[in-house]
Amino acid sequence: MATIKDIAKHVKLDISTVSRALNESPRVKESTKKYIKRVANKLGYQKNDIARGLATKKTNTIGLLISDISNPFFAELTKGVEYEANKKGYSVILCNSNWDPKKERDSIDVLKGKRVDGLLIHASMGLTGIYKKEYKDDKIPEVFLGNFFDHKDYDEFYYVSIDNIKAAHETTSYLISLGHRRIAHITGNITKDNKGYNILIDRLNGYKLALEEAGIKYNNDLILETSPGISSSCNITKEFIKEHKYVTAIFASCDIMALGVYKAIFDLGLKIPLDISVAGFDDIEISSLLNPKLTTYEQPKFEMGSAATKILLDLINGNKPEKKGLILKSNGLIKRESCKFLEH
Amino acid sequence: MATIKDIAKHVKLDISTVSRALNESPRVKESTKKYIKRVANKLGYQKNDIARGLATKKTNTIGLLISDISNPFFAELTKGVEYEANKKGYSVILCNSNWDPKKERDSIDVLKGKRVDGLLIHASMGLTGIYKKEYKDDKIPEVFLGNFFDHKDYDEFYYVSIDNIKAAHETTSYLISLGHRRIAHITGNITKDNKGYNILIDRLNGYKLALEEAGIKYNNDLILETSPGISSSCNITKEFIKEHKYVTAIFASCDIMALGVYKAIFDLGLKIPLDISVAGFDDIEISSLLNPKLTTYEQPKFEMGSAATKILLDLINGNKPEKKGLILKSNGLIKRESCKFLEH
DNA sequence: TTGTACGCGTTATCAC
DNA sequence: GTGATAACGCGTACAA
Repeated sequence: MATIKDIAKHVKLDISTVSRALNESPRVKESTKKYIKRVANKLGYQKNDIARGLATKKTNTIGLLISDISNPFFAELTKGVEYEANKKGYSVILCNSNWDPKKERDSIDVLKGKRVDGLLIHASMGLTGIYKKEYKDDKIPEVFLGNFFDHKDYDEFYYVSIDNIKAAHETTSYLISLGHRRIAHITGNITKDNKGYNILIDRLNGYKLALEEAGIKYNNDLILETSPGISSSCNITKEFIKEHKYVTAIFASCDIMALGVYKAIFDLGLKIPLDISVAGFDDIEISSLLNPKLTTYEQPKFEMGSAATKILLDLINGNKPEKKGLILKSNGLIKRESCKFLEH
Repeated sequence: MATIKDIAKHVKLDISTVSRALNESPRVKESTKKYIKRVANKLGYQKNDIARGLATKKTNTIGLLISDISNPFFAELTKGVEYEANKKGYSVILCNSNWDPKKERDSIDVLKGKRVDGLLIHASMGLTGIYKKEYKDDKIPEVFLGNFFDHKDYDEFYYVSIDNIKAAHETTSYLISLGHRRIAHITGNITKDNKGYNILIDRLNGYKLALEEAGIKYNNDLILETSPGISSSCNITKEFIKEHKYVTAIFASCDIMALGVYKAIFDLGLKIPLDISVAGFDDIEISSLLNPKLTTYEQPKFEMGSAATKILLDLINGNKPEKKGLILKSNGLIKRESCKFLEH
């Protein structure tokens, strides 16, 4: 593969001139620039970002650490990240932890080893605590996507999120306004695992708040915790419904879990919303294709990705935003068909 | 950030010894190895893959070029790629073309600039023709994911796929066996755009074959072409149904398009499968959650990704598989609820 | 078992 | 406007 040295030999100019020409330096004659480029082309020259990275200490690459690319929420978010990054000439290395704490931690090392210019992190439990101790010193710019360690860290890290408490509050209140009082909430393993699930904790708190306002006593038995996948959500919901027949509504902390709930209810021969109302969170594209269409709280997924990336690139280029946190606007609760008025 | 030079200074040994120790070279005393590693740890040393890459001409990174990460088919495939790559110590840089030919071409350059060790490509129209001319010479290992340029290239490139002709043939035949004769087929822009959609062409040919066997005349009006997204598929299907009321079944070339078809049919106030039967392709996870559950031809998505990656890593390490193409086994047609016997 | 010296392909800082 | 040369951080023959 041709290098600038090869080009230099061909055009009988110095390697440094070639470098400048290829980088559009103004301090090189237009004609020689053209000439050099033509030769470069002819030799099939391709820039070597590795060598350049070593010299400039920049890779024009950012790392994206998420939990599950199969979840359309993350897929959309990833698109937002890629869009914004590519627009500014950056590539993104994707790391999927698959909800595996060890993989999550390892990924950070891999990414740092590759000298990414910045990190975009949707943390799950893997990073809790440990992260802060280990990496606090040699910090590279990083922005968190909603989820990070602990609420205490809200003013220590950059992040992009929506107001999850408000969102869950609104959704739960809607269910209550329909007459529901026995409302279950299905969420991630927020108590079993470490912390690090602050967005889910926020949603749980929003749920609690709505209950409290309505004078409904919070019941811990109505909280289902499992990993955020369709089948795990389905299984736990099935068990749950069998033992808690009196529940009339289920609020899922993400649409993927709502899908599992749907499947569980169908499998048990029950009907949505006739027997049980279901509300979700995220508004992934297929939510409106389900039958019945899922009522869910929208998250600006693509925008979360692009906004976080924008901040990260600012950070990389030395521009610190005034506030650490960016709370995005949501389209709110999308009322569709999966929740109905509770008749007695 | 500490370098091996810093470590060398600390332990009062040569930088080369440090390098060897960190790379588990057998030619360095165990005790000094331990010592060096301890110091490295204390200094917070992190390996610099950029510098290493320059020295070794290896990046332990592969590039993955796909069309749309929002499509669960690609998400699953990506997971397979990541799984296999990570297992062997490779990272993957993801490039999403979003069906944009220009972006697709550009991505290849970016990836090569970053000196990835190999390329995994699900080509769409962007690479057709051009690709072969431009990059034929300085080839880096590459494996195609089902889709590539032209059927003529089948023995020129490495690829992993399923037998798409057989699959589409089987699916269409099933529809025919249910009594359907006016069967539409919705697919990508295979005639409008360039070639480069050989898997879709294969599926179309399987469809034609089945019709032919059944003595049904192929009708070009029943082929809908659009970009493989939910809303585009929905729109074109709506228009189509209005003008072709006599159609009793629609075979979609991927599940995402089947979703669009579902939406179109619902929006028109029709019922699946009562008014129109629908068959898909891929068997993405939500297919079985739809109401009615989608009948679809399964593709081993994760395995396609992992198998292709395995081949690519073999190629990278100098082991050429005997055959260029690997045809994976599928679980075949998953018969669910979206197709029914046609009554007269 | 450890040290020396060079190269990887580029950018950057001087000169001229 | 162009050239010479020293980095960048690491791996690796070749010596010792």
